[in-house]
Amino acid sequence: MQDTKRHAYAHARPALAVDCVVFGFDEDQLRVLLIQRDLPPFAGGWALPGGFVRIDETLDEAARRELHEETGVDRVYLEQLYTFGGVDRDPRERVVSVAYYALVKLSSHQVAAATDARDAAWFALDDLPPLAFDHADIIETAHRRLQGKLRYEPIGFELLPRKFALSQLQRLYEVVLEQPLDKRNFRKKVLSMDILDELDEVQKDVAHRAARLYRFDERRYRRAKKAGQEFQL
Amino acid sequence: MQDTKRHAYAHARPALAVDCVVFGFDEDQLRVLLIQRDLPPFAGGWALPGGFVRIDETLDEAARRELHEETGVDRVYLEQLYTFGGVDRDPRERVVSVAYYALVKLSSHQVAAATDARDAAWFALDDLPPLAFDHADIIETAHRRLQGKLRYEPIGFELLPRKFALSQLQRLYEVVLEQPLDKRNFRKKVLSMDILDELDEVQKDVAHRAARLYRFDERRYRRAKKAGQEFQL
DNA sequence: AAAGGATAGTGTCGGACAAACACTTAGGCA
DNA sequence: TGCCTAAGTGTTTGTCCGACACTATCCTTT
Repeated sequence: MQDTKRHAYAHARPALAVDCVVFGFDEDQLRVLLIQRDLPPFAGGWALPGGFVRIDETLDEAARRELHEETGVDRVYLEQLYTFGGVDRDPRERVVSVAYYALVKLSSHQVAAATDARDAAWFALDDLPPLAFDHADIIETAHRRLQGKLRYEPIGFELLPRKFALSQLQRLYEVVLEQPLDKRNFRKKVLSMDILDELDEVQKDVAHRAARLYRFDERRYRRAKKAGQEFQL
Repeated sequence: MQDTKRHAYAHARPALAVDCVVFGFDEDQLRVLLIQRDLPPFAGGWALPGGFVRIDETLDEAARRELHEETGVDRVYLEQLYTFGGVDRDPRERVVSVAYYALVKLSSHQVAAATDARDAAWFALDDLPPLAFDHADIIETAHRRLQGKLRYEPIGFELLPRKFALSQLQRLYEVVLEQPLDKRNFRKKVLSMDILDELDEVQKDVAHRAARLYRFDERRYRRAKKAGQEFQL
């Protein structure tokens, strides 16, 4: 409840920001998109893209706007993660931050778009630079959330090219979940979900037998989900 | 990232509040604790307990403080739920609210404590009065989260007396998950988790065969969880 | 004291799904 | 032509989940 009495007082208000943990998948590494700060505090240090919430935009809008402004990234899977409200997160003043995580297809042109705007760069999740504020905590929380989500919802496709081989998908799962998976069981499981289109196309420019390509069929997925189907592992 | 440049500008800031969805379990109903507003907007209407975040307290602290001030409820299971940032949530001004959900043991004296402070009352989840702001949305989100959480973490005990019968626990699961469960399978499953102490005590004042009482053993639970044990259903 | 009512408490079987496991095929490259 | 690398493919075994019905205990009523 927002109490009208206390509304009358002009209490000091925490500032409200959004921060985005942008995940990308690069062959066999999970990466995070960071930007380099040019001003104190943490000048020269790396931080998550983000910024203050404007008075006339929703939180989701703020997250997408900042993401676009600071990294050029656009039209991605985006979901609210957690709100970080530690009193001393920011040394200047009280800032509460609503954290989001995003999944992008590194294969698209987005890498280029990302790297020209400001000083943005992809870092391997297991080899991050020192981070500003509590952004290391936020990334850790995002990683755990991604692991949990991936186990029971097929969002892995958001990190792959539109057309992909099953082995790519498996590598993605192995990297994110940090555990090896059995090839035959994995294929059996994924194909049995019946949400992939088998294409009449195979990989190009590989130095070995080319793998068949598949495409995620979002329509079928939605229908199956509505019908109560599960998508574990 | 909190951008220092924009810090210089005195942008209009959204106000920041917390709201709490407090769940209680009453024999065979899931209930929510609401308070009655005495001032506009929505004067006389019902709303979630909550209020503005102070400049020197964390979000968790704010949630616990408001909960205590407005309902007398104290020392409960509390977890952040989601942050609601719709632009027109509050007709007076822009207010972003970090929602929490809490689980309380109705059996404790907390009911009494809750009902004396202000006009607080328990409502059955499936028979709520008209609610202020977007609080109906928040409660719905909290309910779904509770369902999801209960499926794979043993938090049901937070809603029951310290000593309880297995049938009570089962009814709780049935009510929250909105599906009937098989008695024998349920007992088998719960007991196999090995996180309950079987007490040398039975129910009193029941008009039929008295059931054996159990107690949740949090130490054992933590140890088992650390060892990687699952707690599904 | 007996009968009835209500809930407690208990075990088995069958089917489905998950986990373990190895060889053959295809294509590029030396 | 041979080799290297990854693709692709089934079966078996065990475990866990779900379905299912009767007896025991205690209190209440007559």
